[in-house]
This record gives sequence, C-alpha cells and structure tokens, in this order.
Amino acid sequence: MEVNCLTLKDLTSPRQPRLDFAIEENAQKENIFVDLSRMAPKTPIKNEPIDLSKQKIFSPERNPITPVKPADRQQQQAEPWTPTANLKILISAASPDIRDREKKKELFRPIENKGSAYTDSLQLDVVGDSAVDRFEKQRPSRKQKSLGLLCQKFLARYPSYPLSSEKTTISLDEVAVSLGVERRRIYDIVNVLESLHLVSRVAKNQYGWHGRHSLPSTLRNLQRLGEEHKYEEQIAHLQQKELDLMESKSGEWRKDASVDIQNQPLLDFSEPSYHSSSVNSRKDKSLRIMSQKFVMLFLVSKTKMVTLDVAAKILIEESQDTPDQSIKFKTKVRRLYDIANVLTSLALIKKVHVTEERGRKPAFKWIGPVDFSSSGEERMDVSASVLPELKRETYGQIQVCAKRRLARHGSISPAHPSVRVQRKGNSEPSSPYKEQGSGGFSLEIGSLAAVYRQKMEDSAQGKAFAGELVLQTPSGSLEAATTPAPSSSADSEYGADNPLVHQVFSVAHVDLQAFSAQNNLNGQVGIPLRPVASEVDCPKPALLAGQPLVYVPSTSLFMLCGSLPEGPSPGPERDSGGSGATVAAEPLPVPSVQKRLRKERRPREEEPATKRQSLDCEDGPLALVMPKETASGFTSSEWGNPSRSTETEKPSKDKDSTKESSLPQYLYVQSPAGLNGFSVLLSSGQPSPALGPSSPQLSPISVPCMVLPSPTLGPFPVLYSPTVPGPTPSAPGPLPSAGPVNFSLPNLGAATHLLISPAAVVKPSPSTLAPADPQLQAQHSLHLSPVVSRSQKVIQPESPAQPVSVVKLQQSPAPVTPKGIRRTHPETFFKTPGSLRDPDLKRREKSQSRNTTSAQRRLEIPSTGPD
DNA sequence: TCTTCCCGCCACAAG
DNA sequence: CTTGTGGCGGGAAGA
Repeated sequence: MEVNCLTLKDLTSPRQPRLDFAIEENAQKENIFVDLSRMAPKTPIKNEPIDLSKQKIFSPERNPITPVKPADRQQQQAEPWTPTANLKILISAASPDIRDREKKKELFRPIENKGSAYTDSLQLDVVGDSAVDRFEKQRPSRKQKSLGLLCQKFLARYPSYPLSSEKTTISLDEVAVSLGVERRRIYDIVNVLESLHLVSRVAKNQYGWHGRHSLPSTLRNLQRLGEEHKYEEQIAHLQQKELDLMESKSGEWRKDASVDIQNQPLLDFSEPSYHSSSVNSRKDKSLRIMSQKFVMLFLVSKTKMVTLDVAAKILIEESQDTPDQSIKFKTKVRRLYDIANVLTSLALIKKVHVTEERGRKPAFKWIGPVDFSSSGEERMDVSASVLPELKRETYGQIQVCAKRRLARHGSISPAHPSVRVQRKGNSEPSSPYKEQGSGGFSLEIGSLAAVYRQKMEDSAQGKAFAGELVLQTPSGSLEAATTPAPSSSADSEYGADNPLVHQVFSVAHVDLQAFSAQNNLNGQVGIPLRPVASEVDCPKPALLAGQPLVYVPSTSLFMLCGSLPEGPSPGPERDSGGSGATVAAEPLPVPSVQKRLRKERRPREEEPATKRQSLDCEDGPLALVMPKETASGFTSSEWGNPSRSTETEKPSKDKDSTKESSLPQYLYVQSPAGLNGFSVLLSSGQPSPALGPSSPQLSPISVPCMVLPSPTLGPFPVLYSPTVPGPTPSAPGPLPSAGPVNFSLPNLGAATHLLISPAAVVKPSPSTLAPADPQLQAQHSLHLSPVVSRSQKVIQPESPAQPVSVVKLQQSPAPVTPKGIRRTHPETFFKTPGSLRDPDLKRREKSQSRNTTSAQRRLEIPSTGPD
C-alpha cells in the first residue's frame, strides 16, 4: 500500500523531484516498484525484486511518460533507477567513504546477479506488454529473494579458505548495495556467520572475513558446549514425549528435559563480560546465540537431525521469559528458518522432513563435518576429507546436464539398469567415517542441486540452465538422476542403520558409507539412490547408487568423481604432476541416454543464446580445468586430510582401490560473466575424441556436464590431473605443461573454447604432496568464481586464446604449485582464523571488536582450539 | 490450510 | 541526535 501510494504520488506530482524521492524510498525498502519504463536501461537490476504486478498500476502512465534516454539519466545521478543504485545513492549521501568506493566500483557484475535478464529487458525504451510479460516471468520469486540465496551470494564474494595473508574486510554497506538488499538482511547473514566464526565484527559496519578455517574447531567447541548443556538429552526427551505431553501439559517436558540448563549461561565460551554485562536485554536473544545453539543441537544429536519444533522449544525454554508460548514459538521458528537458511548455504545442514505419526515435520539434517571433535587436531573440513572417499568409493560419473527444469522428473530415460561397479579394491568399505555412523559424512548432491537449482531459477529467465543430475555409468550409460524410479530399495538399504534415515534420506543424500558399502556388496549399481523425494523440499537430482558422488559441502563446495572404466586410459598415467591438460582429449561418451539428454538440453541451451550476448558467454566456457586424474595422485592420502596427512583412516586401501579404475574426470569450465555465475563441469571421464582440440565430433555432442553456480565451487578443492598421458614431473614449479589447451566445443558455441590452463592446475604429487592441500587448492579454486569475476577481467569467450587460470588466483600471488600449497597448508588450514593470519593482529582485532562492540558481540567461541 | 520466511517497523545501542 | 543493530511479528508467497 505504502509503496503504491508513493508511486502514485509521484505519478501525479512533478515528475523529477518527486520521483526521485519516491524511488529512494523504495530503494530503501528494497522494493523496486518503480516504473520500469522509467528506469535507466543500462542499470542492471540485479536480483532485486521487481513487483510487476504492482507496476501494472502504472501502466497507463508508462507510455505517456517519455522515457528518458540513458544519456540523460546519467547526467542526473548514477542511475537511481535500480534498487542497488538507489541504495548506493543513499549510502553515498551518508557516507563519503562509501561514495568514493562506490564510484570506483562498477555497478554490479551481472554475473552475480540474475539481473542480466532484466538488464536486457530494460534495454527496451518502451516496455511493451510482451516485455511486461517477460518481467512477469522474471520477477523474482520469494525464493529468489530468500535469505539462503542471498547468503550464497554473500559467501560467493569471499574465499572459503582465505590465505592467511589475505585479509578481507566486509563492509556491510557495500555488501548490501552490491547484493541489492537492505542492510537488515545482511545482518541476519552476518550474525549467523559470526556465530560460527566465519566472520567477526571489526568495527562499526565492518566485519572481517575469516573463512572456514576455524570451522572445525568452532564446531567442536559448540559440540562440547552442546554436550554440556545436555542438549542431546533434551532433544531425545522432547522427541519422545513431545507428542503426548505437548498437548496436555505443555510445560512438562521442559522440567524434565531441561536440566536446569536454562539457568546456565547460554554460551559459556562467550566472553566473561558477556554474562556480567547487564545487557541481557534483547541482545541476549541474539541471533548469534540462537544460531550457535541450533548448531549445537545438531552436533550433539545422534541422528544429526533436528526438527524445527524441537529446536524452537529448546530455544524458547532457554530464553525463560516465555509468557506466550505460542507466539514465542512462532517467532522462534521464524528465526530458526533464517538461521537454517544461512547454515544451509554453508552446506552445514539441509532441509528434510521427518515423518511421524503426527505427520511431516520440518527438520534439518546436519551434513557438515562431524568428526571435528576427534581428539587432537581438527579434521579438515568435510570438503577436503571427503575427497578421498569419493575417489575410493565412487565410480562412474555424475553429470549434470543443463536442463531447464531441474525439477522435472524422468526427462531422461531410466534405462541402464545396473551397472557394474568398477571398483576392484577391497570389498571393505574402508571409510574413515565409518565410525561416524549414519551421522557421518554424507554426500550431498541435494544441496548442490538446490543451490544450483536456485541459481538456475534465478537466471532462468536469464536462461541459465536448470540442471539435472545425470549419472554416467562406467560404461557410459547415463541415467537421469531425477528419474522417478524404483528407489525404495535405496532407502531401505542406506537407511538401514539409521531409522531416521529413511525419512530423511533424500535422493541426493547418500550416506557415504552406505554408499561405499553398497558398492562393495553389490558390485553393482542398480540401485538408484532415489529419492525419497517427498522428504526433500525441492526436487533434486537423484544419485544413482554406485555412481560417482558429488559432494557439495557448501555453497561452494563441490566435487565430482568419475571412473574410467573401459575407457582407454583408466588409471594409466599416474604421474602425478602432469599438468598438461588432456582431459579434453578423452572422448566423451555419448550414450543413447545422453543423446536423449541432449535433445532435451539443447533447446534450453539454445534458447538463451538467442538474445543476450551474455548467453554467448554462457555457451562459451571460459576457463576450465580438471580432467580426469590419476588414481594415485589423488588418493586419499593426498586428498585426505592435510593436517593429518595419510594418517587418515586407511590409506593403503584407498590407493589400491583407486588405482584400479576410478579416476575423477571432469572438466571445469569457469563461467564467464555471461554464465550468470555458473560453472560448467564437463565430464571427461570417457575417452572422447570429440574433446580433442579439433575434434568435430563434439558437435552435437551432449557433453555431459555439470553446470554449477560458480559460487558453488568456492571452497571446493580443485582437482587437476593431466589428462595427457605423460608423466609430468611433480616438480613444484609452475605448472609445466604447456599453455592453455584450446578445445573447441561445437555445441558450446562457435567461438567457444575450453581453455585448460596449467596454471590453474594443482597437480598432485603422489606421495610428496601427500596431504594434498585440498584446502589450499580450495582456496584457490575458491576464488575462482568470485575472483575471476571480480578482480580478474572477465575473460570473454571471444578471446579463447587467453589462458584462464583457474587456480591461480589473486589471492595467491605465488604460483600454485603443490609445494607451495603444501607449505602453507599445514600451518594454516586448521588454524583458527586468528592464527591463520597474523595471530596477534587477529587477536587484536578480535579484542578490539569486542571492546568496541556490544556485549552480545562478545559471545565468541573459543575458536582456537586445543582445550 | 499450513509452512516458510520476506519485509521493514521500531526499540535499543553506539557514536 | 544520528546511525548502526537487530528483535520481532505481520502477512503474503508457496506448497
């Protein structure tokens, strides 16, 4: 209403002045109910919500109003027509500093925003009905404006594992402007991140980015606290009695379960002053604390799953003053959703549903690392630790084919029933996480898919792809992961050890162990890890049992493994250092299924290409990388956790099995700006002549690929292995292999080229590299998306010859060599943020922030660790 | 209808 | 007083 009024006013009042005012206000409110026709065409709107329905109100005015030419507008102000622009203006007015900064910055990278489509649309001088319709379609949905998505964007801006030397400061204003949202939303994100020590407040409006380095220790601390608080008992108790007691005596459970923990300081680990401070007002309810508690619940939970109601109750309970339970509960739940969104973006949890007699209940399952509690040093983040597993346990390839409607099922034939598992290794699943129980690491494709899907949807209009996960069997056959097929078996099997799993298990969610076990036991992959679809909110791609796993730890973590079964060069060259990229050299299998896939995919892919040039970019991958790799190279020992090198669980075994046949094969194509932040993973698993530099065969080829939001690759360690047979010295030096290999993929677009940049490669050196530095690599790869888009000039597809360095990121000045990486890694990886950088400095910073901030900010978790 | 959760008002804290 | 934070809950999109 208000908005409308404002706009109406400006419609009737002197245009200029009034309009400006109105617009600014709108900007503040984050709503862009500005007549699009009056918007400066050139300003990318980004993801800002444009409520077209409301805009229609102005339709009458639309035409009458003479659209101002871009040039004219520019004179006025830097296009106050977009929310972000407006915000900027507002901010600028208030803050000279920001103003300067902003001036230097270009508007926004279209890549980061799904606004590209808007931009294009806005190009129209006159918005016709058709255009309106288009807008209508592109109008950001509630989902697109979700905190989760926003968080992803936020995270995409920073490296998950920043180098110690790198110090990133986050300006809330900038971020808000950049992401096109109001600051309030950023607070929500930052608060949660802060609770996990991913960031810390440095000063007013300023936060320091730490990354995930200390996440393990933080989680460990939280877990400990959770145990101290006896959350586990509470959870159990609630889960048990909740049903019966809830109705009758609502207070009952509380007494029983909560062992007067409510009186305990919520965060013991927080600063002492925290308690003493009389500031136990609203701040005590800080989202941060809630977030920490929420995480604690997961950490202490055996099932690693927590239902919202239970979490809410526990939280309510602790916040004593609870007069009105119902309202309280509702509010709490809302807050929990906020937190959950952020945690989900961090790939720490994922949404699931628990089905009880009472019906379905929303819940979240922890999918983040769980073994950080192990004595001694912390384990590396899942991202890194899972890799070895993947290699060992996985075979085949997973591919995500560009698809417009990810959600659709069965678009691809389910054929190819069972596939043999190539693995020859021991039959014993030597999963290090075994003892973790079902709560152990799991491979989460779902979250990726979700993220991915969102991305897709975001840019859907812009036309990104929507994706579908497709598994490629060793033999090259593909199966649509999303195919709704017989999947009950999967559930039962995988969920055997966990009663809850059945309910929670989602298509994409595969317990690693179960998975590996499955492989071992059956040696076959006939079981489509199918979804218990209903469990998951959004349709997700299914993972086929025995298939390669994709691990998507965080918004940014992503992994692909594949096997080279019959492929010509299975585990041949295991030189480690090979950096030459031959990935492409391998012919891609184009199974029948794939063909089908191709059919479907094609239309979509082409569609985009129609108008925007950005599309071109889309089709033309920018950079790329990761080919299949040698078995030994990435064996667990190396990928395993760096901190504890090979000491990981069962190295030997891993190697054996891996050597055999599984080789991760993929091609990572950094997304160009036009890709809307998507990166493409091409499967190079099977020999594919087509990929050859000049192979025409590629043409219509449906290259198995995975399109991911760049941000998704963030923390993900980039693997690289020389495709080209030919041992390469594992010399630390700059990647030996020659310059960029240029591949042209017909289907990708005429001018498209895949560049393989040696520089981007992190080659694993067999034993030397040992604890490979997934992190390190991750650090680098991490930057890929953000960095590339941000600081590096975006490489246009047009300039294929330009070597794109994937790994080489701005943050790492030095060439990324295994050695270099390794060197830094051990020391930095598991350290807390503070230690990572200048410890003292960090500390100072911290203390400073603490001193300068309110009490609530002091709830720092001793991120460091050894207790 | 129920679940999610965006949005932004407004209180409180900091400067 | 102004600006920064962020609690809170209405209400609407989405399922």
